[in-house]
Amino acid sequence: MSKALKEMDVLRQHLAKHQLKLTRQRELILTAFLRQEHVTAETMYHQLAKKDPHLGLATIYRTLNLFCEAGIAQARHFGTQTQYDNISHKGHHDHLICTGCGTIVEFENCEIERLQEEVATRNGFVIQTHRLELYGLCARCRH
Amino acid sequence: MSKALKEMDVLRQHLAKHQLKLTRQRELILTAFLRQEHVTAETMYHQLAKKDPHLGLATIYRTLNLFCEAGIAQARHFGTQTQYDNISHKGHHDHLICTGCGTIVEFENCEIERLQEEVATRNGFVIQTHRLELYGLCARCRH
DNA sequence: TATCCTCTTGATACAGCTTATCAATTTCAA
DNA sequence: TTGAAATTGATAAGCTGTATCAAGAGGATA
Repeated sequence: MSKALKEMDVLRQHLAKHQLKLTRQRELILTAFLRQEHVTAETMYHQLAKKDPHLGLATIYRTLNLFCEAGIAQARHFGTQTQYDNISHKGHHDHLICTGCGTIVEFENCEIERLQEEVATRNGFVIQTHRLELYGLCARCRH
Repeated sequence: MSKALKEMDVLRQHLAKHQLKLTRQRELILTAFLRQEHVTAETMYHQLAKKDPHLGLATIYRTLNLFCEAGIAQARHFGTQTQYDNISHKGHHDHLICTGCGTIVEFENCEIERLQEEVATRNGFVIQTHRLELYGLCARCRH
């Protein structure tokens, strides 16, 4: 659990730097958050209802946004919802999606990743994460 | 303006295929849409208010979604809003998005495109369109 | 070109997700 | 322990996008 401790430390530092406080709720939410790759506020709300039935949805939104500011989480808008990704689980999840049958094929390509870094650097960015989706027709759907 | 004519034809075909009708509003919205790379329903609403003060926001949403189904547009969720991208300008414009300030930098990279094709081919896919977004911090937000 | 069935529109109510508000509570430095 | 400042929980409000529905427009047919 050294990873969890490390993240907790990142949070502590961020809080100290901004005159914020470490509350029971923030600890609880961080612990649960670190166990998962990505969550929505709603899913955490239900998960944590067992541990603390009075934990409010607004607190979860506030706290997840706080994690984003602290660099522990990253928000991504997926459809109508916001997904909060655990930065430490940065995996390569690229997708080929068939517009005919909906099949999703996962792939990774180091060369593409390298070129992405190159583009980012050229524009003064440091990449935290990315999203690459290729839409098309699979072999079967073309016939 | 042969491109505009071509897109209009794509729309006409889609409408015919699905027993839909070509209305004054759909022509108006398509014409305005083709002049831009990406729009939101709200921006089009204001742009078109001059040409047709009675054009409803719901009609714009419906029509932009129709364009997506016809393959002329592609919807993407940026922040809390939905952006509708002009597909004919697509393939040339991927996005670098700053998670700090929201700045969006467009870029194109033929080599990445080529590698995407390669991945698709290897998996038996033929790409119709794609989405590539790099999320990170811009130079200013890192300080 | 007149007819008629169907699709579309505009206005607005509604729904889903997220943020703002505020009194009560908790944190933590002194 | 105390007290100023931050946080919480409950909920109202805000924002984007969709559903509803009566009135209007398209277009195939004759």
